Amino acid sequence: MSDLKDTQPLDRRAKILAIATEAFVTNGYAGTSMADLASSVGIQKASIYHHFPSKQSLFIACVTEGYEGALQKLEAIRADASLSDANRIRTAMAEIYRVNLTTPVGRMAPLIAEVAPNIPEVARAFHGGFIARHYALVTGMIEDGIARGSFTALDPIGLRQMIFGPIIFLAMEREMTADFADRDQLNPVDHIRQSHIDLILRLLTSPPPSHSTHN
Amino acid sequence: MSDLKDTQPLDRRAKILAIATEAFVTNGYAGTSMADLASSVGIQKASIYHHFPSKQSLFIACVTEGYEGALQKLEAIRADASLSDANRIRTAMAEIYRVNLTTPVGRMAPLIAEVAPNIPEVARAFHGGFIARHYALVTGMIEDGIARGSFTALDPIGLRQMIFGPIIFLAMEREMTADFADRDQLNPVDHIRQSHIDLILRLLTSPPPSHSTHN
DNA sequence: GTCTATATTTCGATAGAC
DNA sequence: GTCTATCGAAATATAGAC
Repeated sequence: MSDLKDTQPLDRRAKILAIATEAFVTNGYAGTSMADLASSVGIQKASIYHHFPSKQSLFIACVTEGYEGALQKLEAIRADASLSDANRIRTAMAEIYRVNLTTPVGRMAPLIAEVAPNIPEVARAFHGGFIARHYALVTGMIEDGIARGSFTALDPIGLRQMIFGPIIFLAMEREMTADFADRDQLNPVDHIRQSHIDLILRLLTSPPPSHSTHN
Repeated sequence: MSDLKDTQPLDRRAKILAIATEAFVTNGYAGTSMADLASSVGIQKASIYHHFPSKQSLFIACVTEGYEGALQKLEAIRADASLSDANRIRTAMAEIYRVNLTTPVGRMAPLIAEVAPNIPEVARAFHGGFIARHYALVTGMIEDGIARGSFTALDPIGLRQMIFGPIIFLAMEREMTADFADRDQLNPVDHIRQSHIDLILRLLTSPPPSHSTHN
């Protein structure tokens, strides 16, 4: 058996990752020091370097392991044949809201933008492994609905931007106003989510453009 | 007259501000060093401290002076009685796209979020002086159109988020993919802007909810 | 695997000559 | 108003004991 001091090394690594991810998305990459991280974890600075060879490698691990599994529910929603096309969009949007407002991965976009000039590979990984796959899933749901006649044929790229943009922006605004006393009045999260989903569904099920009636 | 060495001090200050703003929005607050700034400006580090007493004061000047005047065109659009309600929204959205994609102020939101825990007053100033006033202008245009019968009565808060969210998110994505070879294919700016504006107008002029016909 | 101690660099900021 | 030179603090990272 292992020594007494060898207390769950996997948990230790996971704890470092979790605390580092939260610190990175809150204070930025350059704004997060290894000393602060060590203090938050409750260990010494040098101990972090036993689990991760450098600050940059720790950061890359936070990002790439951070979005692992974030797409699983969305993929299940996409494949769920029991949902109507409209309810599939509603359920998917609610899931995107949940991930982006309750997990750090939703606040990673500005973080990636900050480090992109110095660590270009992490920008590529995040875009290909997280953003692009989200786009493909949602665009696929929309195009399926259009093909089945459930939705009006509207531009999927514009729709995609109108689905993700307000959510990411809301997560950023929440971060920006984190210490405002009137934070919830400035950005009523539940109200915005419901209204946003309703308006997207309204768009998708609105009558086709009038000039197409002569086809 | 002034000395030869006294070469346009106002231009020097403005040059520091412009270069610092670009550096801050690109690399973040903590990721921008005074030495890098001085090198970019072409002066010595100590010379910056003649114009700004500290890095923090320089940053605050970048933010507060950065959004000065960004609202003037939008206010003129709001007051332009020669525009139809629909064209006012179209013109206003095009202006918001222009400001957010071609000036640094559009990339300030993530930057403010980064420094908000340490410099809360700048978050307040940015929200009150830039974001809230943008919201008020656009929401006013929408409510005017609803009152005149040009637009369907839809939730202005949800609409506001669907107007600004995709634009700010697009600016962030452009930053994140700045060195991607396929950047313009991933985010076709002109296409997204046109599609986004069209879809917002489509929402605003769509027929009212069917269940309201029995009123 | 975690610690103490330290090497080395870079940071923001200042002093003082010109 | 800009410069050279430098300070003290804080950064990343390493060495080596246990």
